[in-house]
Amino acid sequence: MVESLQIQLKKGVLEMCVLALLSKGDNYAYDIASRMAEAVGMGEGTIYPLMRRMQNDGLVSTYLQESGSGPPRKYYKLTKSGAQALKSQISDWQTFETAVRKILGDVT
Amino acid sequence: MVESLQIQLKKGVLEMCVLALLSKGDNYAYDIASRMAEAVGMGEGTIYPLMRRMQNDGLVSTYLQESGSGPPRKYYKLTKSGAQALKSQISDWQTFETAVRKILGDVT
DNA sequence: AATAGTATCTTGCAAGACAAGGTACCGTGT
DNA sequence: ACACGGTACCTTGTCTTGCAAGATACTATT
Repeated sequence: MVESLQIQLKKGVLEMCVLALLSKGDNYAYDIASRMAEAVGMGEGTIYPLMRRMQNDGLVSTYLQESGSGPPRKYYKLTKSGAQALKSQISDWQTFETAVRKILGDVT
Repeated sequence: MVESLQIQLKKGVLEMCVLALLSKGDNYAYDIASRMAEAVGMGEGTIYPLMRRMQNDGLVSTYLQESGSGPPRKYYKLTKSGAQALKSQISDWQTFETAVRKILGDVT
């Protein structure tokens, strides 16, 4: 285990989940937030800064599309770099998960 | 999933791991930090504030013991409240882990 | 005496999750 | 016409917290 917890937890899990969702198809922030809210309780206020960060990091690109219900949606699309990051983060996550399971050990 | 990510990640994993270690026997911060550093890359500067927090929350109690090598060690011992918290946090962790696995889905 | 290891703790910083609020567009009901 | 609720975007301020770096102090070895 080389990386610090920061990478595993702080920069990590949310971004990884969003990348995973996008890997199944382009999507817009509001919908991503809804899914994540249901799954892991993430608030809507969290997603927009996160998406901007990911765009700055070159993990996603965006395009606008009219929706007919409300303002136009800003769709996010995984870049090659994003797909690569996803793979790497999944690997990190699994390593971390294994380490935690080992610490919990027979307490579980 | 009711609780926010805050509980799952921020307040969560490190504290849970420390509680799990203590559930296998009293220990002192320096040794806990060493084990955690090896397992999940946690820095030493993280453990002392964390232990204080946990003591304030009534999850652990402390006692001093001479060591013969260096300053006396401050041992931490799980309280009943701490043991309860551990159980609850493990349950939360497993819920979270499952949710993440579901999001990752067949990407993995 | 000097170094290295053990063990305690503090300080300052940066990242980020979230609540709360703001804007704006659309359709439905009154 | 108007209010409302839903969709969808985004910003601001606060609070937590993980971490690097350093301070302290005791013991044993060189």
